[in-house]
Amino acid sequence: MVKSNTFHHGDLKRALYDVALSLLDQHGVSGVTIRAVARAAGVSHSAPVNHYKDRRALLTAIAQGQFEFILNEIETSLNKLDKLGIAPTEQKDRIKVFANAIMDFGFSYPHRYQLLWRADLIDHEDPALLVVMDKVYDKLCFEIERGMPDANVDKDTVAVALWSMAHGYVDMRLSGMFSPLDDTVIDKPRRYAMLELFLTVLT
Amino acid sequence: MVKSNTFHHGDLKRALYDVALSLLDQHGVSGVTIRAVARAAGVSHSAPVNHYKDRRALLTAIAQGQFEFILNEIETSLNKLDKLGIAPTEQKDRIKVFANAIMDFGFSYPHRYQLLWRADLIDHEDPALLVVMDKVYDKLCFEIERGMPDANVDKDTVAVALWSMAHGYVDMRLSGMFSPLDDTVIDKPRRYAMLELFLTVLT
DNA sequence: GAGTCAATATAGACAGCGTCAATATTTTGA
DNA sequence: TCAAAATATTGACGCTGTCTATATTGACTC
Repeated sequence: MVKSNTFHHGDLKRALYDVALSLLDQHGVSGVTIRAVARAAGVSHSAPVNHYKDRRALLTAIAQGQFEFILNEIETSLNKLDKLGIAPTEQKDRIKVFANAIMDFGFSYPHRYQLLWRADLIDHEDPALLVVMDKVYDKLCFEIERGMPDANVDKDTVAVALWSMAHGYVDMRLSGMFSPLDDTVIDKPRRYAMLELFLTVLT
Repeated sequence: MVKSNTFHHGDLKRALYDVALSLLDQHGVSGVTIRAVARAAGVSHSAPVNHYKDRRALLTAIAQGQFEFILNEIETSLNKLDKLGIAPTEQKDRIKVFANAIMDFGFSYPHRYQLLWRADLIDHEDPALLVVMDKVYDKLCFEIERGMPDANVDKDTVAVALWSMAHGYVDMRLSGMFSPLDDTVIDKPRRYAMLELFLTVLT
């Protein structure tokens, strides 16, 4: 279906998405301009409007795609634990999966991660985006519920607190806080210690 | 020293700062353009360059000012606790001061708060900015050290974890996550519960 | 006081941006 | 076959940050 040297591109919508993602990784979100994306895709600066009504729509689509990726990573990790036949006492590991998925993604794709929370650039009311974000949140609540069925703590509080800590840590480190970003020597043990610290509340 | 109707403004640097802060509160950081600030200050679009070398410098100065405000809030709250002659067992309250200062500021001045972490817009290497950020961090570490002198946990880990949680919660809520932003009915108890949850590790 | 120099402000230009309107081309389907 | 819909182009608008050249003012020296 993909054509070249024709007036019609063939699958421009997909091409725009891919090119935008590449520009995002290379130059950050400020490099993802409608015109730059169009240039890189080899079309005129007004061509994208037929597929994404404006810059916001394009960036929202990308954010949605990234959340789907994260959700998929989480499910993959949980499935691995399933196959290992994890003991109930190790339910903590299932909860760690969420924090680690967020942090791994954030440090692997810093510009993509930062885009996810830019309310001025993406539409957090977008139904498709809401669906996938809710899926992640609900999954986290489910695992917390399973991990502390009779603890005297509000499960939502634990979910919000854990996600907040994971997000906050990534976000602040990506802004240069705490230690240089390439300092994985510090990051790995600290992540481990932070999660252990947090999960002591689940005893 | 302030003059009007003259070629020289008198205290344009201060005026630019104030106007920029006002525009920031009203329209978010995208409303703080060099030209809009100049317009609102009643000078030409090129006048600001004499006082802030570019947009980044102006926004960095604002970020520094806000961190100084937050630091001041923290010190004020701690002093209040001092005068109450707080018991050692209530050292937790001194630690809560930091998280509450961050959250209070974030929800009171959402646009200012979001600016603080925009590495693409402000210069996190700026010496004056680094100084005030370090002051907050060091103060937090000091209080944690005081609160758990012989606990078997790394103090930096606790500091990073707490700040991460506070920042992450504000940042995500400002992006529309968890609940509508004006829902203080949910926020207050949740903040309280989150902090209590977190501080159980300090027993 | 006169003269000089730095500080400060202005005006104009440039390229880049998002978006809109008018137009052109291609595909689709009746 | 032919009209309508989808897709792409060109050009324009006002906005942006920043640069250069120019003008005005204030402060300091003689």
